[in-house]
Amino acid sequence: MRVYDGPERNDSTVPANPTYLDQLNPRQRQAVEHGLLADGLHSAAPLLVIAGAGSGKTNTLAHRVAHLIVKGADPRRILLLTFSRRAATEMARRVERIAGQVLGQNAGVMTDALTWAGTFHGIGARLLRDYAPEIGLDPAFSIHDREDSADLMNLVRHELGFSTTQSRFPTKATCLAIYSRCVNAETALEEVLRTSYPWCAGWAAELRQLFAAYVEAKQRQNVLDYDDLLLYWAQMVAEPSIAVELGGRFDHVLVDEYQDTNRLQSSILLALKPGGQGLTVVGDDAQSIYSFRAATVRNILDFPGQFSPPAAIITLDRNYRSSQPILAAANAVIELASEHFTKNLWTDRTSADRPQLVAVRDETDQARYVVEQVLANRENGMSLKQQAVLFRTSHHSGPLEVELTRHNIPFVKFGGLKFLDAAHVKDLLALLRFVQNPRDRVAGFRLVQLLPGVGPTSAQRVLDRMHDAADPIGALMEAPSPPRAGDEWPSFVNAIAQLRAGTAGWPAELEQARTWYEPHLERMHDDAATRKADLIQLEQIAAGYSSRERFLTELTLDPPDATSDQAGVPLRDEDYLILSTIHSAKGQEWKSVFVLNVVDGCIPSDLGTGTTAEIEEERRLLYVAMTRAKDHLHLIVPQRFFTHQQSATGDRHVYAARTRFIPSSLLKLFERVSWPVAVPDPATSPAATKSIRVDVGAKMRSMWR
DNA sequence: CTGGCTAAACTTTTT
DNA sequence: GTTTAGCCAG
Repeated sequence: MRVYDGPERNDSTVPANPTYLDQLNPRQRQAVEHGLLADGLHSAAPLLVIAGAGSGKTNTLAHRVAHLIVKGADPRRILLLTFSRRAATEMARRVERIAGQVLGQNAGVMTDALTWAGTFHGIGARLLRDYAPEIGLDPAFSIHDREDSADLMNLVRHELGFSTTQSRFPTKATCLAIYSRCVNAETALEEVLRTSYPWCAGWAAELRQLFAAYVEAKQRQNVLDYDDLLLYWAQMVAEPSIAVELGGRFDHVLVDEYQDTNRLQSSILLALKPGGQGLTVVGDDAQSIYSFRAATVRNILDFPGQFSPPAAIITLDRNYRSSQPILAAANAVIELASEHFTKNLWTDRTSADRPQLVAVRDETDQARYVVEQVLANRENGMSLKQQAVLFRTSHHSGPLEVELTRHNIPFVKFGGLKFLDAAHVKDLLALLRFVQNPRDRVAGFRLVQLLPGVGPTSAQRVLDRMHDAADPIGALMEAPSPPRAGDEWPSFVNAIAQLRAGTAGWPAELEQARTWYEPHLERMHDDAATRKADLIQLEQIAAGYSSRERFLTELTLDPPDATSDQAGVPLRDEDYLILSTIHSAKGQEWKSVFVLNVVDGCIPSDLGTGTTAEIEEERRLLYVAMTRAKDHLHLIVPQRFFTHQQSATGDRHVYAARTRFIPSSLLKLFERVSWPVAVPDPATSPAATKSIRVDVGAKMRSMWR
């Protein structure tokens, strides 16, 4: 057991001031009050808070914001940048509660004025619409999500003739990923290809040409992709007069999860607050798990030195979340990292229960084990909501979802496929987006091809006509019907005209759109009934937004993240189990946590085992998963995996090894369990002792695949 | 020119 | 298991 005698103890005495600060430990309090002890509200020097997992990071940041407001800072002049919209909402809620203790009824008014809280992308979109006229941008721009961006990349790729090259050109998704990395990491194409996409190195010249055409296409169509929201913002503040004005709009800029920001984001911050005045960033280098999105730990490590005098650093290393054995195991995992981290967490939450390392036979047993344990926990009074199942990739939860459904256990899954990715939802949204921005070619291309008898060529023709016209909608009205579109063409043009007129109002207009779309849905899909239900659900979501433009923007920047493809979507107040990718579990905690597939090939992922940097990120991923648990942690290790790849021999299985991040030297920190526990007596169940020599069932199944 | 077909390649994490 | 390029009949 670690003996820690640092200053971060409860028994230290602090001068009594506002009572809401009393619940904080001295270092948290220091972080909250940094630079604000005098009346110098507007001159707070830059601050870096290194906040370990479960160290009360969100709480501390919320207290700092509340404290600023209590001390008289104008909430409309506070910029709070978080990693997700969910985190922003949660932060605002906490700030209100804390400020409420001091300000009473007025707190609501003050915290409602905390209007500049959101993600970099969301705030960027707002600022760009504000400043659009001054930077030569049409404020009616639409925002493409990743799928849309990839589709546009694909259109451009075809136009340039790269889809029919001798050897295969990188796919649209790969092209977009390369482009995105160049932009976000502020790195040259050749360098990105060399370090991250070596197999595409031969295509450098073509890719450069493709990206140039992609950028031109976006501008012609008045669309921005995710990266543009940051890139345009960064370019905007590269103009000194705008930087001064924009930086002057905010007295305090606070950034959460700073370890997961990229260079472009740090450029923006630095341009806004070149001297670091009023700048606070919070993060944990040991929890950096977004480098695939060009996030870099260097942002955190280099932050203090970018100012003179350098930014103050406050480290929060007391963990309030996990029991000591869980923390010991997590610490041991991260200590094996090749680069050393700035802290080691400690706690006084003693417990005799070590985290469990559970060996099960295969993924089916893994699912059964989780169900058994979850139900047992619930019997013991732990609600489903206090438990979570985490996994590396979205599809790892497949067998578990089946098992949960079989047992009627409600669950909500975070991460992975989105509701918005369903083809029919995208179709309907394409219609709205096209009405909003008729130059949006991705939306138009998708939409026009919904008509029977209209394929790529006819669609191109229609869109070309619109593109060349000053009034695209007018051109559409007058365009001749594509040869085989028949009766559908006039009704399509009519629907566009009606929606464009906007007489129905929002959200009634969505119902209008659906009325046009439903016959096409029924023609194209056998399972039209279930898909229709999704569209109704979309209408309910739409009712929560004030206009079409707001709906489309917010939906792109903050897609509903829980998938509800299972029957019986749990209601908000019902009890349900959480299933989540480790990435989506960031910042959250549960009493009991199950981590699936703690084997090499899953953690670390097969695909991420290229460079040592990637391996190290996978290690941090396991660390993040483990530190989500408060009282009970189960790492599950299936011994055997079935592969479902196409192969002449049908299903095969491979033996998996425990993750390399838990070598045998660490085993003493875990309780090792095999499941099922009942070892069959060889005398009474002879079948169990004999291994299967031929899996006849698999062979039969494979005959029909 | 569209749309249905086959063969083959690819398969993570997300604002 | 899904996406994509290419082939071919109508």
